[in-house]
Amino acid sequence: MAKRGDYMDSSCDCSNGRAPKRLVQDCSSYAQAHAKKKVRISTRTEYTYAPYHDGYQWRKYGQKMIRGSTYPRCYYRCTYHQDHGCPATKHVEQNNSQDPPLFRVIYTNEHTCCSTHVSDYMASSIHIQQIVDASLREAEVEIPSQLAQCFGGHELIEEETDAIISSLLTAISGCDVATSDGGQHAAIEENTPARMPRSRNEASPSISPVLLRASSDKLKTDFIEPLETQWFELLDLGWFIE
DNA sequence: AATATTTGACCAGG
DNA sequence: CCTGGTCAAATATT
Repeated sequence: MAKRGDYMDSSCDCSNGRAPKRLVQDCSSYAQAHAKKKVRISTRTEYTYAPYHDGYQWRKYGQKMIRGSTYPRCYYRCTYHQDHGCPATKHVEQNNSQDPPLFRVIYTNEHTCCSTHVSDYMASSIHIQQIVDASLREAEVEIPSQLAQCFGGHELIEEETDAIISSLLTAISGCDVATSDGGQHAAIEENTPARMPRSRNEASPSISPVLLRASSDKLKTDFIEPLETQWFELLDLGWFIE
């Protein structure tokens, strides 16, 4: 989203500790065009249990209570905003008080940086793991039988199978599912990776994205769709699927 | 010391 | 004037 101002000049007078803001008006063509509504800013909305692990690195720059909303809205921009001028931003807002809580994430602008987005393969694995996480939280389900139904009539390549099995084992082992506080007090702060070391964030996200798209975005891989659909149907979460 | 988050203030648009 | 989005000093963490 086009910003109204820009970082102030470092040479300005900051004598009282709080410098005057917006001394420099952003005169980029982008901002001007946006101001005149000539540029259509690309946005998309997703619903996810884990809004902070979407494969990109984000930096929080604000939080606001939104009128009529129970939960605050957090504002993030790409970590590489300054380095590479990446315009991508997102707003994260908790959508309900369920366990796990569902978040609405509004992405604005595409990444132009060389951010470390996870590969489709990784995303698929993460995606499945998250589905399992959510499933186990919702109800005690019999994983093997559910899985068998999910894959009925759908052939998987070896890598896909490995990814699924790996994800399921990780989830079933409880190391990820048990990371919450029991879910009694789900709040947006508890899901914020504040101070989370980057290495941990990249290596093994304990809470991974479930892409419950509100838009028409394509799934990352072909084999996810039947899996996702059947999981949510089986778990009586079909209302998630639009 | 470097980097990231918090949070109150600022600004523009409606 | 109200609201949402952003800034940036203060603060926390590594």
